[in-house]
Amino acid sequence: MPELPEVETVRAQLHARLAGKKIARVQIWRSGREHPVNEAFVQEIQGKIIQVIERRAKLLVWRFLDGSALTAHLKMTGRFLFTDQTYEQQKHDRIDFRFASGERVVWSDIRQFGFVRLVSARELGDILSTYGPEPLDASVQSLATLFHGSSSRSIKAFLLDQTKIAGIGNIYADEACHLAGIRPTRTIGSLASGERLKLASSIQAVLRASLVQKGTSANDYVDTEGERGGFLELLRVYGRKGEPCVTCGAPIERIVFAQRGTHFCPDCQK
DNA sequence: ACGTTGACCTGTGTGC
DNA sequence: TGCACACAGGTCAACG
Repeated sequence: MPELPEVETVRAQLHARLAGKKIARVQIWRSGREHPVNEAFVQEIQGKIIQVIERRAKLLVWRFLDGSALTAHLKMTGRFLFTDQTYEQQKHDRIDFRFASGERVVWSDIRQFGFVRLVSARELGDILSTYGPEPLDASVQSLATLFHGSSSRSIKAFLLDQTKIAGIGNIYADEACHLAGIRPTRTIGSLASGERLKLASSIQAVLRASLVQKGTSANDYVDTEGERGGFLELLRVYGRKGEPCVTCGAPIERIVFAQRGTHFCPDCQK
């Protein structure tokens, strides 16, 4: 769902239109996992000016001029949507952000797993420090060193662990493993040095290719304009159970592994 | 300390 | 047609 390419797409769109803008009026339509709750959130955020909108792992960060920040996690179905002044609340809409310059953004979340939270500069630092390295900011060589060691943990579980490597979710974990020709069910400790490099470069290649397409819309994901990502048709294994492998033609398998639907080619992923 | 599992949610698709 | 149920999945608290 929203993983690094999707969250980065949303970040870029939000930043382009909201950097330097002042939040004039906020209305909570349906109270959810915002913090602080209800009116305190509204009172605290109104008047703040956005300096920059950043992304760390799958977390969006609206940095304000006063040093505080709004952190937002889309989880599976969270959305920020730009709307016009005539827009009326839809079923899953939660918060209405209106800017002094006229922009309007609605926070919506079908499954209600996502959150928006106001944090101090210090709290933000603590949150951001828990994440592992950004895969697109690191070299292939330094990324590969993350997989060094004798861990008995599966590659799939490791890639999903945000404290080890940031921004990868279920789709890109499977995609990267397929591109690397490595089974996600193997252990980290079983990787040879060449395989570590291949996995690292495959992670970068898959994320970059998806970014170009503005992400994958497997189910609910859309960007801030309501547009779907274009990477779905370019997926190699995710959601392609039974279809021929793009590399060798063998039918793609789907199993449940590490609590997740896990897709791989039984022939060319060793 | 590290790794794994259940809970949190609602809409959609499937089988009876 | 209607109902029950599995499934989608990112993260954190709780557990081993």
